[in-house]
Amino acid sequence: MADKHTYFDWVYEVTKSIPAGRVTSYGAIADYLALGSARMVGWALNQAHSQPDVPAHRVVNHKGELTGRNHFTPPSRMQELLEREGIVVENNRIKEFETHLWIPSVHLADLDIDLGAD
DNA sequence: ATTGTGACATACG
DNA sequence: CCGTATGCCACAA
Repeated sequence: MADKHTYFDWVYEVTKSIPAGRVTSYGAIADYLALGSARMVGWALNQAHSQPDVPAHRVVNHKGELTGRNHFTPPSRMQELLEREGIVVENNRIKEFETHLWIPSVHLADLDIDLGAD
């Protein structure tokens, strides 16, 4: 990573760390980074199209709604990917959201993520 | 330096 | 749960 790490990169790293079959919220990522705010995370993911390794479909808002699906191609792609992971989506909302919720600041606490370790 | 923008979160009623 | 209001802050022009 010779490139300068911007806020986007941090969000990408955390998002890529989300296990399959799990989802997280923008606020959870923002809380883990302890930087910016949830809006910054969503804004960063908006540019995640440049990063094919970033499973942005696993990031939803705190209501469990697939708010970013409109940025996928096609929009239904986001729900399709989630269901492929075994997540049930109903009315653009994740069923048992809190059950599938994966909080980096908790589950990733012991992980040796390379945030700045590069 | 200033302004506009945004895939959100929280508080309150 | 719903609607409204306000805070949030990195980045591009």
